[in-house]
Amino acid sequence: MVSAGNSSGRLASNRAAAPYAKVKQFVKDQLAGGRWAPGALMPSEAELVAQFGVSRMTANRALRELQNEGLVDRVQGVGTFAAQLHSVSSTLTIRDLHSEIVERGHRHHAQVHIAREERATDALAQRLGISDGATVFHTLIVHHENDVPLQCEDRYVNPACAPGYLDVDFSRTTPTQYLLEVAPLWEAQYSIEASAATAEESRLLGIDAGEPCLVLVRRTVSRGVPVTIARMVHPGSLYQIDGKFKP
Amino acid sequence: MVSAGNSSGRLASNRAAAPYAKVKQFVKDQLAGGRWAPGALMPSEAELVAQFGVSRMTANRALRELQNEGLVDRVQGVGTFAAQLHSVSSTLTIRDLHSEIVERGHRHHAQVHIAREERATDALAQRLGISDGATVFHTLIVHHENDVPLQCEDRYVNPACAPGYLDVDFSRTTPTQYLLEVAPLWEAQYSIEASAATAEESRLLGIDAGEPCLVLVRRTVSRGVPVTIARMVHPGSLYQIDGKFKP
DNA sequence: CAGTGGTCTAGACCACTGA
DNA sequence: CAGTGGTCTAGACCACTGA
Repeated sequence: MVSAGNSSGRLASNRAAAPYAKVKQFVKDQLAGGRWAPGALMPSEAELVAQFGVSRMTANRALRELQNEGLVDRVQGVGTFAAQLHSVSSTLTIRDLHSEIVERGHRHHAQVHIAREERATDALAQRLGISDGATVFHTLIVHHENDVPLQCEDRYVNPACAPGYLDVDFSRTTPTQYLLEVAPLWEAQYSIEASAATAEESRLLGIDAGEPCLVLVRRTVSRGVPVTIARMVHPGSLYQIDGKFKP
Repeated sequence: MVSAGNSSGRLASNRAAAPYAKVKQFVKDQLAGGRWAPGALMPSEAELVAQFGVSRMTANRALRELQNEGLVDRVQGVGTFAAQLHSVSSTLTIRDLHSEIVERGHRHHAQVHIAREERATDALAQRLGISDGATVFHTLIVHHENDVPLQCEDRYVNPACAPGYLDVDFSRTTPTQYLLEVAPLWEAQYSIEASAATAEESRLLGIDAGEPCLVLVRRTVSRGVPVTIARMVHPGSLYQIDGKFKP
């Protein structure tokens, strides 16, 4: 399962909250209570300084963090305003499937159908930033949760980024885990869509052809070099992405 | 279309970058260049102070912001470490469909099929936090992009939060727009799944029954009070959610 | 011009960690 | 114990805005 959420709250500790945190929470509570309509002028740093007896840097940090969280808009020379909240945002985290399954207390099992070198098609070579007809690594793995097929992972890897990719034992390590080690700090583009299972996918996932599937396509780039493109297909009846948004 | 992304870069301005921003960018570049393996010890604040000739507060802000972005882990009494990047995150923004369509330069048109009061079922009453058998507002609207049906929006609204809901002209204002005005600053839970179009959905969307659809279910809460539950069904062939992640 | 936010400094006290 | 990060302060200079 893909989990999402945003980390807003500080750790609850026995120590007294820091002054900047108190100011921030105060403003946040008032905001949540409707004290200021969206777009309304809020207290200036100077007012918070007077009200809480803190230094300006402390008031500034409180408001700056609220700005980073999208709760207020600040304009130099003008003031701080309650944000409009035109949109609902959430941090979406795409995690390693193995960890997800294990965290649920379930068994994960990967079945490797393909793990080999191939010549890249032109389209693929372009998306992976390699030359036409060059070699790519290709794996096709079906992941099971408690022996139920949950994800069919069709992945291409740029050999320059992970030369040892095909030597990995994918019944013990997922491609995601391995690639995160080899190529840390990456960018990713993804898309989420619904589409019908192809004949092959339906066979691998043990569902009927044409059944609705949730498909995640992800392309990752590490230090400017494309690393991998993966297409992850899940039976619509078994997999959903959950998330929440909380200011 | 749902768009996603994260705002990492500062506005490019003609003014010189602030010292904290320089330090931050320097560390970020080194991190991206692989200077420190995940988990490796990074420069302390004191070292950055010496290296850049800035005050500790300035170095602290740079590292603190990198920590908030998930790029480094800091442990009091120990040091600053390159983050493991176990997961790939992205800000997912669920926007108002009308704005999305208009931004693409296309025409939006909404067809209202249902807009009435109903008695809530028990399950619905519970999810909306109202008493059993109480009245709810129900709308069923199909949104078109350039006259192609794109979304079937089945929505229930807590009358206490939006008494004037049924008076809105939904051919001119979307429920999302209206509710954001009436009930600002809210929490939301959502799920994204793939499922087959029901008979009614297929009729409303002009697709075959059983076709894969991308379904978004969203429940929103304003100031602790449940406001609305919406189920938005999109033909899988027309709609996908795109996003990117960039540290 | 007064008021606003953006940022920096030099110093401070503290809690925490590991040798 | 020395080194680390967490935080605060009192003051400063600046850019920007709108009256």
